[in-house]
Amino acid sequence: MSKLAWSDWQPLPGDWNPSPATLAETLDGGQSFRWHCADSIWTGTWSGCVAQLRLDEGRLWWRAPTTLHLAVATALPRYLGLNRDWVTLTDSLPWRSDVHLAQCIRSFLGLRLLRQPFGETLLGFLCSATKQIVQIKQMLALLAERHGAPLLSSSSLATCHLSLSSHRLPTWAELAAVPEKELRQCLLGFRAKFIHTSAKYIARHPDWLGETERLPYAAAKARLLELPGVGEKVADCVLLFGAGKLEAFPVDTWVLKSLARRYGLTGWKSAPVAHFGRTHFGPLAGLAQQYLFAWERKHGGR
DNA sequence: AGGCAGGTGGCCA
DNA sequence: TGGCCACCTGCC
Repeated sequence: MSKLAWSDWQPLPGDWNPSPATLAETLDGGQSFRWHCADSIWTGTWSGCVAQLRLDEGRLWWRAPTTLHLAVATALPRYLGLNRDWVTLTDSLPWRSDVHLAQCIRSFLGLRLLRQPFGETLLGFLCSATKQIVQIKQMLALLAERHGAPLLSSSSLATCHLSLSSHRLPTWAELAAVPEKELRQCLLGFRAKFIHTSAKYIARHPDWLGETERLPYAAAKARLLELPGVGEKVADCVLLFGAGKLEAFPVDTWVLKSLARRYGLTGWKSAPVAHFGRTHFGPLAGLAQQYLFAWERKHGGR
């Protein structure tokens, strides 16, 4: 057991400089359900990685358990989307002709889209139907705790003071071996059947997830829609947050409210709203969606 | 205390 | 196609 449980804090490469609120919105605003904050330090888990982020001295710092440091150093930039030019991407949204979008962007300057592991993103959003973020986080924490592999040896675990997120999420292969009843006991409710059936399906088709992730947007979405429990909204979330497809435009209740109130689409259903979004916001509609979503969540009832 | 929650699928006209 | 409703169950 090493004496130093965590590596030293290191500056995050790149020029991402979010406000505390924008950092929180990015990590814990509904894209990912595997980050939590304590004493101004964010701890997050994905694949076999654990990382901490801290905003200090006007910049972002990261560290990882020493045993995982190398893996996290490689994976973190991709996970946080540091390899994409978000300033240029955001600038190419139609904010010049859309005052509401401009306002959303201004108040969440630095908002990012994560690039999470595809399979984990699918699992997260299969849990998300009619659930709030806190509850989704609970479901995933239980799934990880009971059915996922430990991330660290028990000794490093103790010195890292990781009470939560001590296990990674189960892989789809692992999920296929879990009886539906045990899934239900992870607070999944009716979502357990969807996850169970999807897991069996994925287990029957080797590299189905990998192939789907590599497909262009439309083809990938068509394949995701074959899974039980995956509809338009979930498929778009998985492709936006887990495959980097910025044309995906998930329409949930927040986006529905946003477009109803700010764009006059009162009474519109999800499908026409999605069509409106794609044509109005263009090929980066998913990025625009994230700004609208963040704004609507914050300013909810007004 | 009980309705509601970041959807989906199935059934009906 | 379009509208409705059951589905689980813990939280606010």
